[in-house]
Amino acid sequence: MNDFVGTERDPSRDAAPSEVGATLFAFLEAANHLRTRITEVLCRVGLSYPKYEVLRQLREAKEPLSLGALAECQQCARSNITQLVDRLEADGLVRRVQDPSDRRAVRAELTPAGATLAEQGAIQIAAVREEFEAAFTPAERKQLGALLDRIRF
Amino acid sequence: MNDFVGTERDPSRDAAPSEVGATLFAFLEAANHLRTRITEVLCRVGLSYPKYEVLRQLREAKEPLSLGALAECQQCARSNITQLVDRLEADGLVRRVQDPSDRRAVRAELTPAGATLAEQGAIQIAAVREEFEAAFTPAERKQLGALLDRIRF
DNA sequence: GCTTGAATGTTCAGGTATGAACGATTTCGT
DNA sequence: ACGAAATCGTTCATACCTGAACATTCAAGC
Repeated sequence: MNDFVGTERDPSRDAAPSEVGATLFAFLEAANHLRTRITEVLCRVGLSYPKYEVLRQLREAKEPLSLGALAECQQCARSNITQLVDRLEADGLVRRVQDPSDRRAVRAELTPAGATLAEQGAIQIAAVREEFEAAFTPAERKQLGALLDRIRF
Repeated sequence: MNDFVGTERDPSRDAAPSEVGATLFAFLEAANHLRTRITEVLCRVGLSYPKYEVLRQLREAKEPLSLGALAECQQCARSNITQLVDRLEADGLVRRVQDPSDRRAVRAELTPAGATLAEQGAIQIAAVREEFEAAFTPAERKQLGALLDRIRF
């Protein structure tokens, strides 16, 4: 038998010395939970969160977007978008098209299959958003919104 | 010039139809911000967040922990811990030791260098925690804590 | 005592992310 | 008009993470 462990959740992390209320780590764990939830529902339509985010971006833009623009919106490195679009292209959800006005630029365009899946993903995500919002009264949601704004320090 | 883009932040995501207050996405963005902040400060002592978390676990346990126990606490796959410990071992921060009572088990043990770095990391993290808490009044922290508890749906 | 089943850590393949280096192109200052 | 600087996407090395498959070891039941 294992005589030292504590295999469950470890309590020490959230117990800041003599303090009441939300901790940094409770916050991060809640976010983890939400991300997991999103991953679960997207999985039902065969998408990962990063892939869905790219499709959503393209769907909402209603026109092909340059990879650089995608990287900016996703707040990630350009090289990440290169690979993500590689995989999306391999899945047949996206096409790379040349930008006629800038020969450096490459744009990503939704294929019909991509557009369909983007929509199905959006439906799944909407369900999670409703779940999330249903957990709070309108007043609480407003409260939470205000608290979230404080976090940029 | 690029005639279609919107290279800044895209506003469409947070604008749920006819709704006030916090959205799912505002929440996730706030969490991203915090994670970035943590990554920044840990970087100053040469640690990543995942590496720090393992060191913290070992530091707090005050004895070698089996890789399985680490995986449970970090809530991650066992194979992840295997690789993380590989890297920590390569960095000289951790040692693999045999468990005398179970020949399957492997335990991770802090080296002196690992213990030192764990402590330096903890100092950095404490600073972020204080930053976070300073952003709220005690009442708000309590409020936030209550709201976070609602998130498990 | 064996056999079966569970648990442990590793390996492998693949997805997601970063930053540095690169070649191709565009832009800008002069 | 031309050279320097900025921008674009890709490639590469690396980190982090997962799930499936695997060999080894342990625990239980008969």
